[in-house]
Amino acid sequence: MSWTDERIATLKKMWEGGSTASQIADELGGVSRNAVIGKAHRLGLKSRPSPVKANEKKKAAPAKPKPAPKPAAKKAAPKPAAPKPAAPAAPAQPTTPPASRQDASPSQPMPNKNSDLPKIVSVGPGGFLRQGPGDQQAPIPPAPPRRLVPAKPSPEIADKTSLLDLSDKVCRWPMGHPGEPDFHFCGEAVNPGFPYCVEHCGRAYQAQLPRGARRPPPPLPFGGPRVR
DNA sequence: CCCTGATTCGC
DNA sequence: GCGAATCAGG
Repeated sequence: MSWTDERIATLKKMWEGGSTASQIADELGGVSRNAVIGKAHRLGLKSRPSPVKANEKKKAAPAKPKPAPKPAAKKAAPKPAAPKPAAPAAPAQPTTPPASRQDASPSQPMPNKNSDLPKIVSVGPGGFLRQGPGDQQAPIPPAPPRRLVPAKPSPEIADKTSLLDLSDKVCRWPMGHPGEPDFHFCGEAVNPGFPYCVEHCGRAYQAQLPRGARRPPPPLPFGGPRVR
């Protein structure tokens, strides 16, 4: 099974919607939970409340040698030892960031603790120049003069809210299962501040019962096993 | 045990 | 890029 655009879109929606990797994998079908997680990370979306990383300290991070004495897989492992060069512990000149190889990570704006440089210019992933906060220059993305015609994937869901119709204004509650011909979303006006309409908020936000005390199959989005 | 997500690493 | 194996916490 390959990651088509639709499957990726579904993955994103469900991941951001709070579905677990297992649920997503179940809905997509043909992929494992691990595949979903791996793909999600490769897509850049990560860091959702994970049981293993529940708490995070804001204090100064203690030295983490990262032992990771990971024995290679039980398959062929001709890898007795591959010591990685540890990062330099004490840079003598912390105030000399080479502007030519700035970190290109778009998700972590680097705090400018360097008062020497009038501005920071770095190169983004696509080769574009990243601007500082003060820089004013709006390369306004040209509005595509395209006229998209196919607004009707199929008559089946002609007047229903499809995955692509989702916005902050409409209820994202899924109706049916992704991949099925009539899969769509509620599309009602949202309960302000929530991703769902009032009715579905009532379904989405319920008091969490203790794990052992769950009786009715939770009518959560994408929740139950596929029913046909 | 079950669940969860994170990470690694051979493919 | 993909995902099974593995890790690690709840």
